[in-house]
Amino acid sequence: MKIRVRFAPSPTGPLHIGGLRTALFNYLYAKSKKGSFILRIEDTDQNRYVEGSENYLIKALNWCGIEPDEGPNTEGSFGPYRQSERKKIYKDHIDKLINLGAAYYAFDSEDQLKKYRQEDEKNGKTFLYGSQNRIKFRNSLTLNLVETKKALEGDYVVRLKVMGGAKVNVKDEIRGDISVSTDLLDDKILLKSDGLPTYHFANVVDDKLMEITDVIRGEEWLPSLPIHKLIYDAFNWSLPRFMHLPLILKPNGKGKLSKRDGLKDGYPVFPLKFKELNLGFKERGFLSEGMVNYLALLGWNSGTENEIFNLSDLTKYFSIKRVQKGGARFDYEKACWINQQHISKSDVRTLMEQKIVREILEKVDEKKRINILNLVKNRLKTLNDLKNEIRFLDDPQDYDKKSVIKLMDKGPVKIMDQIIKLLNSDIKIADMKQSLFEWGKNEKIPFGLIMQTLRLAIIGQLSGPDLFQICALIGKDVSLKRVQKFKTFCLK
RNA sequence: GGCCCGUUCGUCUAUUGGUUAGGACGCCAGGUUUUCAUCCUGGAAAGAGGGGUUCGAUUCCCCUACGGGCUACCA
Repeated sequence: MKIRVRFAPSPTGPLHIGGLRTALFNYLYAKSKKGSFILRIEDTDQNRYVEGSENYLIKALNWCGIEPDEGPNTEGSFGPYRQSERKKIYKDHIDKLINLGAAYYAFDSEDQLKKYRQEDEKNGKTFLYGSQNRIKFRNSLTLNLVETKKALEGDYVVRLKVMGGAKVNVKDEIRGDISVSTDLLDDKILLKSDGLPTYHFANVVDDKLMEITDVIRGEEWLPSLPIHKLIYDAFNWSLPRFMHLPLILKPNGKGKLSKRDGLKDGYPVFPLKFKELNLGFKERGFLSEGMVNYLALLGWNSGTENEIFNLSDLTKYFSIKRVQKGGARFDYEKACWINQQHISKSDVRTLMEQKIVREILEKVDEKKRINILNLVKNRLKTLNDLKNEIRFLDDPQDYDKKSVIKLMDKGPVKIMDQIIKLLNSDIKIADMKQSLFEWGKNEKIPFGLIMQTLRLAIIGQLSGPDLFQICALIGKDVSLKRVQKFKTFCLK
């Protein structure tokens, strides 16, 4: 049977990396088994709907190279792929369940339920609307036919009728068998009073109708797996396989990573910027391969010692057996390192296509762009670092004080005079290193000192890319000018 | 509180009864005739605790602790 998986986000804002990681694992699982990856929009909660989310979602997946085989924007024979467009389907299935006696109408108002809940809480109990106490409430099991018919004219919900006194056994492919008593299970609401289904119901119906073979989702769904199993059973449907992914945790502190954490600590938590929320990996200078690679490593490993993979490598190596059980803490430092590896491996021409790179190099002489990128690309953790790395193109505005003080007693002027002499001769920059090295040997001046002097003169600080390549890029004239300027600075 | 899931270096992880417990990020120290946020070499750094089972437990079982999730007419 052909593997079919789905990624089913809600359009409630930008996709955060936890969700994206779920999408990625679904995709990798499907593609590693030559299956289909389906995108389904779970927009059954109109209160939480955020304009632009769906568009964002598709753009984000696209940036990552995760292309749905079926979805709202991609033809497929199992549509519609937006739950809001499937109302009729849910209604039909609800009716079926009611006729089967597996579900019933309930008429208790939200406020009433809230009161019961609060009361129980006060007494240290857990409120449950289930097999033990459903006869205490207003529903089609307690009301007679006439009363029910009348009540149906107002607001109502449909609840699952959970049989008490039994055990539900479910299986998670990552965690193994789990068993729960039905006495602890809620008669979950399947259909809300607005006529739309809840997640639990829509999810099961759609997964069945869309012939989903494997459900891969976040661990937060594990507690409701028994409810889902009961719904499948009520329809007498066979179950797909289930795999619950460990959560992505905050870098420090407690709990799962949330949108707020990024805001607070200043690291990205979304693939792309969303409206005024500037917390996108892309905008922070990540290559999509870098982000995807890091995300894949959160809760999964290849079984080899390699950690650098692109999407197609990941597809090749992916195995659900190597998915971790425990939550993984988000580590921005490591994400940056992975990104650096990808940048460093990238062809400069590919790098040049990145918007950030184009913008930073906008004012740079076109002929020099490739050389500059080649010189600094393996130093970039993010593409935005390029801004700092190309500062050598401008004359230094000041000189690093500590370094200058250290240098002063060591006779920098004599060194600069020699450099100036060389720059005024017709020696090639490529040969200067050797020449200076030999001169230093004769004069008993350590080569390190020569280089420090030159570096301070050229870029004003002690760290940066290869000096002679910098000189070659800015040219002999500019180099000369900078050394002379530093010399007068030292003489003052 | 109840239910469920989890627990190997600071972090991500390898190991599926016998290993000097391996790798990666980060950190520290060296090296690459200069710099470096590159590269190379080296170093510090871990099986939550207690009981079992076993000739032998990080690995299997139980308890405790800790962490996390769920407990909505949200997903």
